[in-house]
Amino acid sequence: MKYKITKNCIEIQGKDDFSAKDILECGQIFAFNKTEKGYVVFSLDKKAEIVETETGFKIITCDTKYFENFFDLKTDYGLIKSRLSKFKILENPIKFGHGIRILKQDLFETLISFIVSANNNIKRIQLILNRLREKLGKNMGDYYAFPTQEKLLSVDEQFFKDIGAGYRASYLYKVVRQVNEKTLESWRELPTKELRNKLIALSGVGPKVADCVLLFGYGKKDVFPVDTWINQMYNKFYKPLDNREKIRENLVNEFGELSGYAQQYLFFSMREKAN
DNA sequence: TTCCAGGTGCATA
DNA sequence: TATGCACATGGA
Repeated sequence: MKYKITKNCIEIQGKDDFSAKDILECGQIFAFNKTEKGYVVFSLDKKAEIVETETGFKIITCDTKYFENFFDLKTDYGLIKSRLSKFKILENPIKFGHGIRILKQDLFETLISFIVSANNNIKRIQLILNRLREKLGKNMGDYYAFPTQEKLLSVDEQFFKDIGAGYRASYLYKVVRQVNEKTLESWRELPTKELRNKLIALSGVGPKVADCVLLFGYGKKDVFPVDTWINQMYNKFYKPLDNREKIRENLVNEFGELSGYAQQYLFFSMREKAN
């Protein structure tokens, strides 16, 4: 995919391998808004606007370098999709979500966000995370940054209940005391399995949340997060199983190093078609 | 009113 | 190791 970087803008040429809707609404991120012009996306204390043009997309931001990496622009998704096309089950999902790209998100923000996501719906996840930004994040003018760990350490469990986190409040209270960005960063070079075990040991992190952090934060593609939608998908298209761990194992065995990508196409098409 | 949402923690056997 | 249940909350 070709793109050009100018002062405050990344210009994406072509629409085959980039779509703001597909990227932001495929469930990997909660910090975005749909606007009249397109979308606004937030990561840490940064923001970017995405506008569709006749020939592609424009990403308007003060930090082009950050968002070039965030949107993983150097990766050839045409190649990934052609490698995935040998799987019959992905034929329609890839057509449907052709513009998906897996974001490279901040580790701590991804961890907190997906702990909130557990057994929750996307609307309410966004509601809770927005309140978290508004109450504890730095005021950036027309938006709030994601809170720093220092800020998150300054509040008690009741605070997380008050923003609507429900029973996840205690997970959040604990997890900000268990790890920080530095620790999470130091785990980057670990093999997937070992890293996964470290994540699962954290409060509020089970197999599913760990896989999401591995995929959307660490960029590990040999993981396949199994949630209710993937569970449904599996039992519709494969021999039904009631054990999510087995489902996960089977899917990782089938898609191997491309599991993470396959998961996103399948998740997005399952969820959108149900709506 | 009941069910469900990108599940996890904990007790029990 | 495996199974079953409780857990907040808001929208459909």
